[in-house]
Amino acid sequence: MNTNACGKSLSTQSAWYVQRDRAASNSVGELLRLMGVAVDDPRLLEGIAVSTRRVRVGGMLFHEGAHAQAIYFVAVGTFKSLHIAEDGYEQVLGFAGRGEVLGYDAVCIGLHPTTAVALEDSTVHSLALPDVFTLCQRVPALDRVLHLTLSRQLMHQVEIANLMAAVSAEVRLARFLVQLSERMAERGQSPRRLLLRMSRRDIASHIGVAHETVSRSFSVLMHLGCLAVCNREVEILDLERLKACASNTRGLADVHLPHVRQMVTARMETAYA
Amino acid sequence: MNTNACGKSLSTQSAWYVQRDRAASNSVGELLRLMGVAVDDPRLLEGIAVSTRRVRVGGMLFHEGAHAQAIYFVAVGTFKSLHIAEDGYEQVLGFAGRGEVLGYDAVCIGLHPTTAVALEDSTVHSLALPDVFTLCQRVPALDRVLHLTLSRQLMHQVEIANLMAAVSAEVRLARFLVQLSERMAERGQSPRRLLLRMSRRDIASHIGVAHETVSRSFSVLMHLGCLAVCNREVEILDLERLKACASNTRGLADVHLPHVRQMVTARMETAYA
DNA sequence: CGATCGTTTGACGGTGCTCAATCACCGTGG
DNA sequence: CCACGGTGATTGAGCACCGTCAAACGATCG
Repeated sequence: MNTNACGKSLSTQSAWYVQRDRAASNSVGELLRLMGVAVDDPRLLEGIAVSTRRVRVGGMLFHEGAHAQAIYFVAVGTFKSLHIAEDGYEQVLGFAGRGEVLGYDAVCIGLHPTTAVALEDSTVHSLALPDVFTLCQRVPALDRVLHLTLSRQLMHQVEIANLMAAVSAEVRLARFLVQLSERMAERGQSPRRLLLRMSRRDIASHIGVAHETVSRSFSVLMHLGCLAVCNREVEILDLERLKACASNTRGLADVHLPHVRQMVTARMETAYA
Repeated sequence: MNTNACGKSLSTQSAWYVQRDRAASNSVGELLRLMGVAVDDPRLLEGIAVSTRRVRVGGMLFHEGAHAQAIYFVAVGTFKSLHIAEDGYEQVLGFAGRGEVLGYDAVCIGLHPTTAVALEDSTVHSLALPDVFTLCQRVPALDRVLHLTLSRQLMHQVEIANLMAAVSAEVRLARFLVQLSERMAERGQSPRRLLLRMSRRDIASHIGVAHETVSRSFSVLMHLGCLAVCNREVEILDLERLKACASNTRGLADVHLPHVRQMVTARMETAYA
């Protein structure tokens, strides 16, 4: 029942200590199983070292500007990837869960352009950079999986732009929730009951609004009948209507706003009655 | 009174001719030269067909949802890549010039998730999808170049987010211009004199504001002394100050806004005097 | 039980989106 | 040659939306 485990994440963290190498036992098999790749001949995996690493909530998997040493496959947990501006503003770029790859954007230049922070206690399998191409050449299936993941990362561009291009805050939040729901569905989990691993502030940064506005937008979508919200538990009550909100380019004025106005106004009136 | 004194400097280019047929000759050599890759043994290139294709201004290189057949290396000209929402809204994701690769985001799923449109008469070298991995395996240098480009595409995520996350429209435009200037510098061209290939509406879509706001923001940056703007010709007069504007997370209120207010107000007053 | 952080809601002021008018530029066709 | 319509760019006026500041509440943890 600890939905909100992120108490004092960074302070209790004794320098994001890592439980290394139980990976003395090589976990390359776990990695392949995680990614749904079968290997006929075990000898193909000789010389390939995959270490398993735990990251506590609030801990950093890697830091912006750091030298890239491996790519990471999320086995358990959730991460946020972010970019820190000169003035310290945290721009959240996206969230990664089980089966997704982190740190690939550092493969080519050797430096991490982004930071990855765990949103809950998480586990990753890390594949050292020099082994990436070796393993991919030996296991074409993994190569294909990697390229699929990479393509998905490139399509995140479209998603990010679509998130932040919407003029209305409610539309942005609705699109974010629809994206989240679809990713849950892809992963075989319920697309209606979402357990948000990230704070309102993280969502706010990701969709480009103030965190208070996120709260307000949640309220509006609730009073529209789209959602039931309880802290970080979100239930999608009316996916149709939520998608209708999400697909509005120019705010949700066209269809729903009169209705919303009535409901919000009514709510405000009752609050003052 | 008039800032638009530059007249018809662009109109002299009106005469141009189409030469489509020369693509019969294989241009794999041109492609490698374009990307700065040297090949020792010409026999490595046997069986690899690279065709050259011209796209007129406004023409589509490929369309969203279309079956992917090749990846494209821009040799001459500029393209915008965009995503079309259900209601027809054009979300501009980015711009690609000489040496950049288009269509790579379709490699994995086989379908183009975006559309590419030429902003001027342009030329690309197209490498058929089945040949991509073949050529990359034979020419590791090209493979490296491709991965570099891919990494750059992934970093566009950060750039897009930074563009659209800024609260102030002027800051967004300033960041866009700084990005453009840096890309010009990378390409060895003058980072101070920019010739914008895209319309105000394209810029507006890319940075997530209304196109009228783009005009207004140009005016503000002009009156700040950062820029000299004449239609699509932009000269960066004070790069320091422009970067200062671009690095403001919370609008440019902190340092410059009082000054701007004065200048804008003064301008408005003189206009009505 | 107090402290701290996350979340929600309110009030106000400013920014930018919408609608609109004007101007400059361009290609067309009288 | 000029008149004409079309497009892109700029500027203005009005108002809705959201960012900021502020306060109150709830949750978690020491």
